[in-house]
Amino acid sequence: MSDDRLFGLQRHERVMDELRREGAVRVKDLAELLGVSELTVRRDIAALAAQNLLTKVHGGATLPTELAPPARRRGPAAPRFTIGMVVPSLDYYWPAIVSGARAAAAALGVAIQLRGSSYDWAEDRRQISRLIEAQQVQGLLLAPNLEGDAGEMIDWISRLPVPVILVERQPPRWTRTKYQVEWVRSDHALGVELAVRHLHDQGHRHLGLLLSKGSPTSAHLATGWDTVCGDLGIPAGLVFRESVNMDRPGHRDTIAQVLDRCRAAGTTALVIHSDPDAMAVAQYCAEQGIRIPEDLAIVAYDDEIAQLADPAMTAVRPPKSLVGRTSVEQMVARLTEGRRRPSQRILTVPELIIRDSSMALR
Amino acid sequence: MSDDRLFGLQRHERVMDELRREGAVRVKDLAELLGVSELTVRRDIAALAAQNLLTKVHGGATLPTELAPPARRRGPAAPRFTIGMVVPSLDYYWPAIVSGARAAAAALGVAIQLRGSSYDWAEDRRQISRLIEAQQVQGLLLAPNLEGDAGEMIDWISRLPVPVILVERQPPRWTRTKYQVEWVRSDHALGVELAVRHLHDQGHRHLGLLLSKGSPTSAHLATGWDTVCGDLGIPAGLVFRESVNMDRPGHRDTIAQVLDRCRAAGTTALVIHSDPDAMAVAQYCAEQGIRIPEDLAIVAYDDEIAQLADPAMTAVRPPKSLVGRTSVEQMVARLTEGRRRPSQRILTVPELIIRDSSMALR
DNA sequence: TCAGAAACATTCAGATTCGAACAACGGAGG
DNA sequence: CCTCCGTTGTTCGAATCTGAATGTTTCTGA
Repeated sequence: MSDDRLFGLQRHERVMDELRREGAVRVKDLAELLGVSELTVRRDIAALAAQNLLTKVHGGATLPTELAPPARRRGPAAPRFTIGMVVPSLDYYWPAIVSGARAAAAALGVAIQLRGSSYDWAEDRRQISRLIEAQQVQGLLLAPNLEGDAGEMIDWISRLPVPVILVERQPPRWTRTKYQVEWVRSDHALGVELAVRHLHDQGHRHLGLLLSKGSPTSAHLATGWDTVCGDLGIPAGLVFRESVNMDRPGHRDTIAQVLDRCRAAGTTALVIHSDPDAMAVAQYCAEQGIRIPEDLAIVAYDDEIAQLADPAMTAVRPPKSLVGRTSVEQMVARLTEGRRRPSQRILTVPELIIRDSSMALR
Repeated sequence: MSDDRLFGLQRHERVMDELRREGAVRVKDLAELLGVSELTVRRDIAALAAQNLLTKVHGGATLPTELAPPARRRGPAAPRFTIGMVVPSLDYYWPAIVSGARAAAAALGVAIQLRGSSYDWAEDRRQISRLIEAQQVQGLLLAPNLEGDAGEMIDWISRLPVPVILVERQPPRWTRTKYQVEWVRSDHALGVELAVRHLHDQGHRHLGLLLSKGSPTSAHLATGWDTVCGDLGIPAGLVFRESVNMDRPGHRDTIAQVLDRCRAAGTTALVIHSDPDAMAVAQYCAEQGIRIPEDLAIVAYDDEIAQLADPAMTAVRPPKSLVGRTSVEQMVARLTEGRRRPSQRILTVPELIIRDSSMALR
């Protein structure tokens, strides 16, 4: 390595780490620890103090405290709004959305209260209720589970005392409420269409679709599948609804069955919902000597880890960051303009990232 | 290998790989590692940072972190765009959209070049071509006639050298072009649904729909009609496609025929596309002694002049101003962020303005 | 209360990095 | 085959980061 110095931002993180661990840090110690001059450490501390992440004291810094003398803040005024955000997962798919939302929030000067939930409606309600009861949020970005009695859940949501925007969810077309629910979501049907048309361009005529069982997006994927297969005049019958994620017991058997049926149907290409499932299939294929893409072309859906596969997998990438950002922008518009503003529903178009797993047939 | 350079996308992935492995990357190292210039690496990093996949720091990049100071607003680099706008009419429906667009343009500091056209595709092309040739506009808001060969028109439009957003128009779901066409439109299908459900709430069970022949929105209205009648379990068969505008010769005869068929079918309520047509029907009813709303309830569609009728007419009001405004905002985002921004499609929800012509039955 | 030591703020300079403008190249599509 | 468009590279002035020097403030203990 040409240089083992750290970037300013990394130093900031180390400072915060040290601070959280020790409760207080000294400039001199940090300078030695980080291998920079004391002046630099002071500058770091000043920058962090400006963000209220710590409190500057003579000789070092401590965790933020209200007791400290009111640092004269010259930054922009306090956040205009606080927006609650409840997402069903904090480790797959959603981090990109959250990060887009945070970026937009920072740009617009609003705060976000993030809550992780699960893909379970009871947990969703509990998290939402807590946010409401704390009386801290003026608006909510939600991605609730709408399986089961969607109407009832939507009714409950639309009776909440603050405006709500659904993220990556679409409620029934019409709701009893006076103000139609707003939503922002990726156009997954179009995403599948992009994938299928790409495979069709590559010469594939017998395709299969493997849907992640129980995922809220499955319905959209299936819709897009039927539409595009109809338009292209190719058989649309080979649709599986199985989770073949590696952490499922017996996932290898399931994959074997799927591949058997593909072989029987002369299928040469698969669209697989969720990268990890596609990974699992690819891995099984490698073990069985099924070559990708020669024997079976694969397009993954989500593009979370598709580039890590070998061969790198072609994938449909929903515009997650833009979805998060747009959600926040819509919410700010709603909060600023009030009920007068008519509702909007926004679809964002996914992108097809072409890699190696869908190479043209010879 | 004749060329070991990678495509931009592959480079992005290598950057992310390296980043995940090391936690931070240095521009200089990456440039050497990837065999490209530092500037290229910087551009890659900027692109990835725009997707919030990493945080840009002086000298390189780190994994995304919240500690980063909010990206400082680029100076008053006033992006003075000029946006061309071609609308099919300057005296009905469109003035409200244009005025919303103008308001947004003023707020965003951009200029609008407005051109009136007609509901005719040849005239549309002529106006668009002129705007392009003048080299004055950086983007176009269009509402072309898409009847007839829509695909051909869309192809032509998407080959224009500037970004295009369709206003109150929806092209076929998928287009051959690399970048899917963007649009902003009112959800007229939902508008009809609001009207029908309102009439249903008032006790009406036999409804009719009178569509303005040749209007581009008719298709959406018919779709919404079929859907909602199906959901409510009421007959959806009584749909007329006739223009009964007062300036049509013989419009009275047409109205008489429509009303005859309504009487025969036991219809007690009509949804009429376009206010002027609804006015004409209401006037004819007044002359014939058909009482509104006792004998026939009417909901007009468009809400341009519905409040002037006697009795004042209930009407569906598409959110015209917001459509215009959103179009401009989307265009400015597109021009500011370039092609990297994924396409969006926006539906805005109409509002039902309840007046006297749809009063409850006794 | 005062002196000395430590910590801090400010200024300046050097090195590095950044980004805009323009040129060159190569692929995609007509 | 050609043109157009997007990508990449080069140059150069501007911006940023870092640390040394220097003067000022704060802390500590007698």
